[in-house]
Amino acid sequence: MERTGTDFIRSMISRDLETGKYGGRVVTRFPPEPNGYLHIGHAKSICLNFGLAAEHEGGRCHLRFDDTNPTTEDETFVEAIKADIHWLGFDWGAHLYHASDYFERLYEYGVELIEKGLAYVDSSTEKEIQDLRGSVTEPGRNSPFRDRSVEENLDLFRRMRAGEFEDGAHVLRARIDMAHPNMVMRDPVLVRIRHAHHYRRGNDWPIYPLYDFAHCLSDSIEGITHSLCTLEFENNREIYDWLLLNTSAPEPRPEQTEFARLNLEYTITSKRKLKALVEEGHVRGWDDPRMPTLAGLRRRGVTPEAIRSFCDMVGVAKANSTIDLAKLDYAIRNDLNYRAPRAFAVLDPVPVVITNYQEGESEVFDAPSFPPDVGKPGTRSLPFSRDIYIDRSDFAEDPPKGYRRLVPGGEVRLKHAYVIRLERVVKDGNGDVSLLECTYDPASRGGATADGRKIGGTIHWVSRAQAVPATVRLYEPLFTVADPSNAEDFRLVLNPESERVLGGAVVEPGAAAVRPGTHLQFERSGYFFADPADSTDGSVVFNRVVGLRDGWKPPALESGEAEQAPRSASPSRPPPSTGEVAGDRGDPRDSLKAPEHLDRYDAMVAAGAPEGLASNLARDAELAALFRGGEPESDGHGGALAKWLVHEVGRARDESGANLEDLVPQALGRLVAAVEAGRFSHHQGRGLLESLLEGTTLEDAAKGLGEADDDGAIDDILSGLMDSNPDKVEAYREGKEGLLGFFVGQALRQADGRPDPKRVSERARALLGS
RNA sequence: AGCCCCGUGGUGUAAUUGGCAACACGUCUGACUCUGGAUCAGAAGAGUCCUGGUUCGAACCCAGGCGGGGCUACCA
Repeated sequence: MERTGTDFIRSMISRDLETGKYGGRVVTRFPPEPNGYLHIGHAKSICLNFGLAAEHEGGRCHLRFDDTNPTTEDETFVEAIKADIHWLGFDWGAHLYHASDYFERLYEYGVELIEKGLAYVDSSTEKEIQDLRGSVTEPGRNSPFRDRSVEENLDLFRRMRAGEFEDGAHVLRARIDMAHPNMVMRDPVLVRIRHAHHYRRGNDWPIYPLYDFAHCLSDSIEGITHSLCTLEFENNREIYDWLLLNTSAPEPRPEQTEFARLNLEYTITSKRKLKALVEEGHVRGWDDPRMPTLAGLRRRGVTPEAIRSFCDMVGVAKANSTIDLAKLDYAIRNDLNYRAPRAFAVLDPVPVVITNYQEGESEVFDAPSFPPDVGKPGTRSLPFSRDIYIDRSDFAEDPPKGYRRLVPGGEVRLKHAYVIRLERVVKDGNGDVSLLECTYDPASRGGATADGRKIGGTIHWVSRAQAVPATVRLYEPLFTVADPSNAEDFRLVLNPESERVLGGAVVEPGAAAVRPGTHLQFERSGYFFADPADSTDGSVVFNRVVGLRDGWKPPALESGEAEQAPRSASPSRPPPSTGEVAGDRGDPRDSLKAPEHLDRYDAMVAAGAPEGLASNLARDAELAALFRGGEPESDGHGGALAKWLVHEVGRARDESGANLEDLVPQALGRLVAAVEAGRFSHHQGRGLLESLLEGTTLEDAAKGLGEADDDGAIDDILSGLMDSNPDKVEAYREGKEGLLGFFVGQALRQADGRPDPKRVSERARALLGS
């Protein structure tokens, strides 16, 4: 219940709740087809639909399997989808449904349409139906079977169901309009013959409904109120509404609303392509940690909380967009920071010997599992000895500026242990560093210096004797370009380094003993997850869920050799429009096609309406009639009347749903004339128009409007406002001129809208300026 | 070419009857720090695709452009 009106769908639902359109019910549904695995894009839809239900008292979200295509669907997907939704944290309770349970009802609706003459059995071939559909620019043509009798249609449809015909012999089609500008409405196929085994209905049904037919009616059967789907179904809304309207589907009818699907940088969410990735072996399976499937994300170590918070951040809107991968990373880190105990792992070890530490000696440090700011309890035992490992990246013989780790002759802190100084770098025959000889400061036990000297860097380490080898996998985006779905072939932009398996990594003993499915933060490195499937008793496999945010960058390279990180590719977005080529606007008459429009246009221009407005009005019978009726009363202000009709009357109708039928044209004409004569301000005129629309006469509405407040009263209000908003006065005087609107608007509100805003604006300007 | 939808900082979204362009991610400072993490403080960055119009006042209303997306399965 906590969030309402934050996005266009929630605003719509709030509105519906206010108007009581659905009797206060909010019933949504998530309708997956069981032919693939759920991915991050579905997560957005799940969070939306189940979230909406949870936000409203008595709200429900149904899980409905849209299983109308027997040839692609399977029970295993059903179970996987259910598991994924539960894992994400949502529950449909008793409301589990299957479109395949509605086949009988759907068949009856088909019969109903036939009886109404709104559907027919077409015996054309698939190819013929295609050919007759026309194209986006050409109308389609009627099928030769379009005018079959109701009896014949009924008989054929019954026999289709009885299984008398081969696949493709006939289809049931809606009888709408083969020349419809919306291709979806050109007699869409409703039902087809398919002698196939359905995973739930077995061989009971030789005919299957198509999406457009099944979906809206399934929604209706379940009492769905808000049917939310993605943008690509926008054109299908028309058939959705048509079917509900033309069958006995009860009111109130569900309504379809479309929102933009989730697109993520460097990620593909097409079922087909995901499938290819798996089947061609580019990944190890649907749950490969690099996959954007919920199974893959889970396997990688991403938590449901992180995904939910990500979806929350992303929001819901109608604009096509692509989300920055950094946003997902943020959501993951933000969750794991409080969840993952800290541990040390050296990913690329280089041996260190502490020469002044007693040989054979060792000690154990108690290190906290969480940093103080996370504030969770727990410690782990960290063995320390003369021989340790540190990460190769934590040493530099020739450090870049600002480097705060181990350098020759420099000190660094081994976290939770001692401060050490690098005395000698030992290299092997290839010139590679093979050993770092250091000395430690015994007085720095635990990490603090005795003399209070500052130690710039702190690094992690692992004692060599107790170090446990572990397999560590580093993940990066699966693709090298931000928009792989636009690539000619997504296979060509696969990132060969999407998974790097580190062989030589070592971890502290506690980390090696962790149960599969545990999250850890390897300090200064990232968040890791003990892979639940690949880890074995003896050895843990760690997946890097996401790296730590790295606040340090080496100073920019001189020669401008920018690093070629895979992510550096920018999404190929089109350049913004410059909007030039405005050119000349042409003759307004050109935009008018119908002869009656032209007639109206000519008449209005003759009566003094400007051409641009006249062409606008000419296409609107209602407004044109008002012009015709009001013009004689407008005292020769036909132009002004046209302006009012287009800008004020039209708006009142389209925006507030005002009914124009009761508007007396003559009154409107007199109103416009009065405003033109200066008897009312334009602002007051608007108020009068509102009254007129409600059936009040102009004379009644105008009563008491004449005595507009004088300047003195206006000034009083304004000074009051200035006194109570000194900060805004100052901001205005410092150049924030937009605040003028604040003062004018507030003053007008206080004065009940009576004074002429023009006057108020002038006075405000004068008073504020002084 | 027809129909439908959509254009607000680098990215994603807000802006409650037209009245201070806001929030988050990212970026950059600085503080703090035994994680170059977290946290805290701050900054830069859009004048709302363009051009006109209406209005005292337009991201919002009107007109015309421009740009992007979707639609021509017996898939969903």
